[in-house]
This record gives sequence, C-alpha cells and structure tokens, in this order.
Amino acid sequence: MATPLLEKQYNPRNVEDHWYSHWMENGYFHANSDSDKEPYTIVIPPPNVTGMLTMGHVLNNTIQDILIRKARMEGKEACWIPGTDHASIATESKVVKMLQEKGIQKKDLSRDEFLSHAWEWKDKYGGIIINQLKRLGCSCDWERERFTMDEGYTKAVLHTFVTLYEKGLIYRGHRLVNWCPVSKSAISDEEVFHREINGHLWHFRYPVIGSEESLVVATTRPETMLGDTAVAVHPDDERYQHLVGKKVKLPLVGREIPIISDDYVDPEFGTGCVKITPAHDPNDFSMGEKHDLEFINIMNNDASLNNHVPEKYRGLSREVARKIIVKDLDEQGHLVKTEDYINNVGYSERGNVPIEFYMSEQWYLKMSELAQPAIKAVRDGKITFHPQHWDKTYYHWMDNIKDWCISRQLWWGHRIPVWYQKDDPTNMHVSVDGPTDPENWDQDSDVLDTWASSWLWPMGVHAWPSEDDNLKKFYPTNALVTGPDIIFFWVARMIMTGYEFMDELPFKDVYFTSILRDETGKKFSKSLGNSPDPFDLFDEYGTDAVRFGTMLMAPQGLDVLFTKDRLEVGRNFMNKLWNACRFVQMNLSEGETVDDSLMDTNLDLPEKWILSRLNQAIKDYNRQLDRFHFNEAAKVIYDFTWNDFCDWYIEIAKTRFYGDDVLLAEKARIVSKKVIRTVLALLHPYAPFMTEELWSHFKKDTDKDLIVSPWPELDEKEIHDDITTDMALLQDIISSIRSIRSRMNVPPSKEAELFVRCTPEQTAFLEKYAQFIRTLSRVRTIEAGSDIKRPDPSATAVVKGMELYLPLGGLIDLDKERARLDKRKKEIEKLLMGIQNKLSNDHFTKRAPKHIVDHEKTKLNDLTDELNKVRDNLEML
RNA sequence: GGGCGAUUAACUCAGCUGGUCAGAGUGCUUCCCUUACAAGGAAGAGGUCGGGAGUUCGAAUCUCUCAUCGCCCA
Repeated sequence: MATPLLEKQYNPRNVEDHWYSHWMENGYFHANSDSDKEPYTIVIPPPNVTGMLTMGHVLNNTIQDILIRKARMEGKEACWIPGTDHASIATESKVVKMLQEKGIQKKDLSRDEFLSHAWEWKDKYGGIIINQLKRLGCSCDWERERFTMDEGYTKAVLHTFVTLYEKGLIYRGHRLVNWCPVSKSAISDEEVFHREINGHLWHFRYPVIGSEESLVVATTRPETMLGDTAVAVHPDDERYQHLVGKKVKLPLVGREIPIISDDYVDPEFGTGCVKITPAHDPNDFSMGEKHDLEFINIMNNDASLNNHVPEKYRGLSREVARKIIVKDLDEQGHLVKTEDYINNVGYSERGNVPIEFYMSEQWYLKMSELAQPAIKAVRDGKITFHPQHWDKTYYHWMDNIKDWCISRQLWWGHRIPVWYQKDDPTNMHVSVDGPTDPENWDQDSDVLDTWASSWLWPMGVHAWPSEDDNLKKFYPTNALVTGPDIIFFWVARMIMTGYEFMDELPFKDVYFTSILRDETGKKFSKSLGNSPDPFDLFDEYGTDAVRFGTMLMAPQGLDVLFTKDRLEVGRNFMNKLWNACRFVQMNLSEGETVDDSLMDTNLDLPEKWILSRLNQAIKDYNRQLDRFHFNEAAKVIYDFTWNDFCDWYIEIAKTRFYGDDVLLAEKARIVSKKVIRTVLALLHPYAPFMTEELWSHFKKDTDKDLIVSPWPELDEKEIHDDITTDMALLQDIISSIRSIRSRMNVPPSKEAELFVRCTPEQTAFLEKYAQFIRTLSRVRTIEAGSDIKRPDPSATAVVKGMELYLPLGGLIDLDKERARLDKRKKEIEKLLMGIQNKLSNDHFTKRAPKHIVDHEKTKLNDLTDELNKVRDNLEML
C-alpha cells in the first residue's frame, strides 16, 4: 500500500482518459458468447448517426452503464451492445443541406451519386457520438458496434419485409398520408406533433345553384376550398333539409359541387355546413369514399398549389395562397366573417412545419395481429415498465393501433425490396435479393421508415435471421433504457418483432428515463439552444460528478429540472470521498501488512456501528438499484459516506490514530479500509473513473481492477439495531453539548467541563466512551454519577434521562438558556398532549397493535421524565 | 373530449404494504481557515404535507371530490 499521497483535490482530467484506455486495453468491456456466466445484456437505444451527445444521452447512457457495470461486478457476462441508427429523414436532410452549401442540388444527382455522398458524410461524422459515449465512460462492447445500414443488418430488415409481406401483413394503398412538405415524404402518425395555433375561422358563402339561397361554410384552411368537391350538412338539421341534393357553385373555381347530408357533420359547430375536401383532410377523405365524391389533389409535394387549381393560384405556397384566396373571396362578396380561433395544427417533427394531408401510394403494415402477443407480455408481467404507470399509455396505443405507413420518399435508408416488371408493372417481385433478371424490373423507389429497421435492434445486432451463439447467448436482453417519447415508435414495436420473429420477449425490464428540462421547465432542445454541452460540464465538474449529480437529481418518473449548480453536489461529493480516502491513506503506515483477522476480533462500538451502517447501506442500495430507483440509490451511498463515515466514523477514528492504543488504531485502519473499499465498489457504476483511481491506492495486492472486482456482499449478521441505539445515544450527547456551546458562543478553543447526573449504567457508558465525547465535543473532563449536583451557573441539556451540565461561568447567557429550555418544554408538552389523547382513547388502546400502544407508553414515560428535568433546571435558573 | 402524472420547507425532491416528534440536498442565519476536505466543519431558523369530505383507534400515505399545473392521445 505504498502508493503516493493523493492530491489535495481530485483532478478528473488526470485520471479519466488513463483509466478508459486501461479498461479498453484489457478487454474488460468485451462479452464472450462462450462463457459459462449468466448473461446480462443491454442494447443501446441507437442514437442518430448524425447526432451529438446531449444531456439526454448522458442521463440515458449513464443509467445503462450503471446497470451493466453492476452486472459485470456481480459476475455476469455483461454485454452492452452499442451502435447507431441511420435516421433516414434526419440524415438525408443534413446531407442535402451539406450538398447545397457546396452548390449541389439533390435533384441534379442520381440516386447512386447521392448515396455515395451520404456514405462519405456518414463515414466522416458518423463516429462522433460513439467517441462521445467513450468520454462519458460507457463500458460498451465496442467490438459489437452496429449500424442499422450494415450489410447484415440490412439483410435482416429486408428479410422482415419479405416475411411480413408473404404473411399478408404488408400491403400497398393509395391513401391520405401525413406529408412533410420539407422532407417531401410521408411520415407516420407518431412523427406528427400538435401545436395550438392562434388562427382564424373564416366563414364563406357558397351560392346554391337555382336558388336565391346560399350556404355558409366555416373553415380554418381557406386555401383548400379550391379542392372542395361537396358541402355537407347533418341529415337532421332542419335548416338545410330542402337544399340536400342541390348543388352549390364553388367561388373562384366555378365548379358545381353537391350538397350532401351525413351525420358526421356537427350541426352545432360553426354554421352547421362543412366544406368537403376529400383529397386534403382525413375526415373528408372517408366522406369522399362514402359518397363517391371526386378527389382533387390541389398540391405539389412541397405543398404549393398545382395545376388542378385556377391558373391565378398555381405555384403559390399554401401560406400565400391562403391570403390571396381570402382577399379574393372578400372582394367577390363571399367572405361573411372572420373569427379568432385556436386551432390544433399537426406539425412534422422532421420539417417543423404544418403537415399536409396528401394522397399518395404507400406501403402499409397491418398491426393489430402483431400487437396481440405484445399486449399480453406486458399484461402478464413478463415485461415490466419502470415506472409502471407507462403501461397504461402502452395499452391505450396498442388497443387502438392503426396500420403503419412504412414507406418514405427518400433515398437514404433501406430500399423497399419490391420490383415491378417493366412490361407489366402490376407484376411484382418481392424478395431480399431481387429478381434474377434485374434488367427487366424496376425497384420501388421508396425506402423504409427508420423505425421499420430499429424495431429489430435486439436481434438485428446479432446475425439474425441466422442463428448464432451470440444471438443464443445475448437474446433476450435484460433491460432497455429509453425515453417515454419513443414508447410507440420503438419500444412497443420491438416487443412485437420479438414475439413475431423470435417467439420471445426482447427485454424483461423497460426503464423510462425522465425528460430533461431547463430551470423554467422548457424541454431541452437544439432549436431553443437551452441545452448545455455535456463536454463543458465534464470539463467543469468532472465526468463522474456529472454522472452522479445527474442521477441524484433525476426523480422517478418525473421530469428533471436541470440546473448546473446541482452538479456541484456531485462534484462536492466526489471531492469529499476523495479526501476521506486521502485522510485514511495518511494514517496508514508505510509497507503495512494487512491483518484481516483483526476484523473477527471483538470490535468496539464505533467499528461495529460503522460496519452495521455499511451493511444496511449495501442492503438499501441493492434494493433501490433492483427497483431502478437510481436517484435513491445515489442518495443511500451519499448519505452513508458523508454522514456516517465522514462526519462520525472518521472523527472517531482520529481519536484512535492520535491515541496511544496501537491495537485500537490498527483496528480503525482495517475497518476504515474495509469501508472505503466497499464504498468504492458500490459507487463504481455511478462514478467509474474516480473509484477506479482510488481503488488503485486501496486495493489489496491480489485484487483485480475495480471494474472486474466482485460486487460487495451483504452480511446481514453485521446489522445490529442495539449497536445503532448505543451509537445514537453517543451522537445525541455529543450533539447536545455542541448545541449548547454554539448557543452560548463558546469559542472552539475553550474546553469545557462536563457534569452528568445519570444512572450507574449510564455512568459506565460515559466512562467507556469518554474519549470520543471529549474530543468530538471539546470538553476537558467528564464527571458522571447519580449524586452529581448541578454546578452554578451552568447550561443544561437532557438526553435520554441524563442531565448534562456545562458550567460556563460568565459565558452563560441566562436569557438564552431560559428561552432554550422553555422552547423544549413547550415542545414536550405539545407531544405529551398528543400521546395522552391517544392513550386515553379506549378505541386506540383496544384496537391498535400492542407494540404501537407500548411504544406510546414508553414515549409518555420518557417525555414526562425529560419534562420534569427541564422544569427543574428552569426553576434553578 | 379521453387518459396519465404532479401538488410535502424559499427551491428541487424522498417519504415502501396507514403507526416511532414529517426527512434530504440546495439556499438562508450564526460561529469556525480545529493538522482529509472552505468543493469544508458545527449549530440553527423554516412545513396546519393544494382545498374539502370520507374510511380508520390512527391518514402526507387509502377512497371520493374540487382546484391548479404538466404530458400523452383524439
């Protein structure tokens, strides 16, 4: 143990890179599929290949690292599989933008040319987030790193498509989709978010043909009127019955369109008349089908107006068109009124613009059949969500699941494995490898939704659909750690593929992380620029402190209000532990041989106590981690280390180290080291770098590196309640004396004398631990006994029936002392009143369990005794 | 409109199947550079547990209801 003395402060930068390389060089992160050990597997939620590390990733990946490091220390074959996701839309738009900056337009490139640019870009920037995860300390098995467009993975994705197609679950349909005019692609329902917009409700008058009458329709989207093919009213709405079957003349367009009746129309809303635009609204679409209306698509794929509208409006963007159309309708006398209206508008998560409902040919996947085993798995408790309440959200979505539009009008991604015969495009070929005579076929130009590849992740990271040892060993995985925002996108769908293709669940526990927000409650986002750069934080506080602080502040199932000063708690804790180690190290003799057998000898109260507390801490810590309460586990280790070990045990150990009993000092060293080693091991998953560094100073020669050292064993026999009670008494005495000293402003340099009136047993107790009391509360002498008289003038305190007197001469402020005792007197009286009320209640004494009643009686006695003593002392003042 | 969650100290949160003066960190006040740590130590102030009702001998905890806030779905 002759290691160099630790620095006065912990300097993270000096150790983090060193230990990460050390772990890598020793291959500690690599999991072996041949091992006999029980596997423990996590697959990383693959970040976007274009991504950069955010605080969200820090939170998420720290949790995974905690789970995997703990499993590794528990002797399991710990396998954390990393990788990235090709993120079709996000990556493609980044590449398009990058090309634009170089003056290249996507439309001027062939598909292959574009893809080679994209791959080049991916190779250049795709590794960034992976390296950032290394800086965070993630102990992923980097040899297993996967990318969703790797050759093998691509095969798996196509295989899935073909299999589901052959099963009849995939079909092509001409339908209304959510269209993102920026990406110029369909997007799924899950990629649409809604935003309340202060808009208007415009009322337009449509003249009825062959009548003096007219109908007034209300709309939030005037520009779509160019595509109207009907006006609808409710069948029971008496106002309009006589008009049903007639036609109106569509202003600006001149088209004659029918007035139909349908109970879909809400007669209470607006005027009770609705314009119907089947090609641009989902409800109108189904009305169009039902009433056999004309479907007129009035838009191009960028949401500008196409040539199905009058010439004047062609080429206009929908925003400009809206203004002009309102103006034109107004000028022609068709605008009745304009109301303010709060509108819930669907936005594309990708383009951040309002989506358009757009008719197009897309591929769909039938979901309800796939959903059934996935619902059952959660319902039967085979898969558990943490926090559990997320299962309700899950069921709700699953029970109402809709078919999934899986095609995207993009180039970057897995191209749909469908070919159409050139001579007869209705003749399709669907296979992984394509037709044998490719010259006679055209492949579908769309790619698959990215989630239609990442939903295979837990098995696709292996050789699936081939069987191999890795798949056998590491599937199913144990835990999935992800954000609740992708419960539908990803979690639910992985469960479906797990059952569909492996006939088994993909993971047993799903931990949903908190969502990070800033101090004002706003979600961290790139566009707001309110998200701190994790690397600045690593530099400022140290990576371990960021990890620990983030864990400590992340409540269960709630959002995290992130502030930097809460990372200080982490940093301060790291420094505290560092210095505790430094102190113990300073008191270890050079070249000392460890005599562990001393641990088995009869230890003294403080040693027994700290070991009891340590084991209690291990117990609590394991329990919190097992139930995925990472914040509370962090708190357990924090409280034990700071309060029990540093504030009390180390202070007591000082009396050993500076005293002249060599054996006691030696026992204190052994126990201190034992505690430190255990704390380092427990804390390692949260703070891997610093603990490994400290471990190198405190490990036994035969010990391995901490990352592969055994998880501390809980020894229930070491937990003693009676020891805790005795120690609590000692702590009470010391705190009371300190309190008096502080109240009376006794300078630390002044050592007081202590007199205690107490029972003979208590006298013996005080004598036994006099050394600690003297040092920790700075008293010079202690006199105790049943015949001790109160010296005058002295300050007093009552602790468990003992009367403590501190003669402080002129330092005694009688008013303060009276006020203090008086306050305590009132407190006791209030408590006694409560207890007496309880005990005088027959219902209580008869119905409450005996130990509760007994406890109340004990309290009554103790408090009465204390009250009497406090009263006596008050009178003496 | 449907669902989920939250409401405990100035702030951020614990508080398990109801029972032991309602806890922690931060912030605040006072004192202390005491030979591990001032990123520290000691002592303290601060709460009718969102309102109301109910169940119970006993409710922060269970039930109902209202209010406010947040999120998801439609």
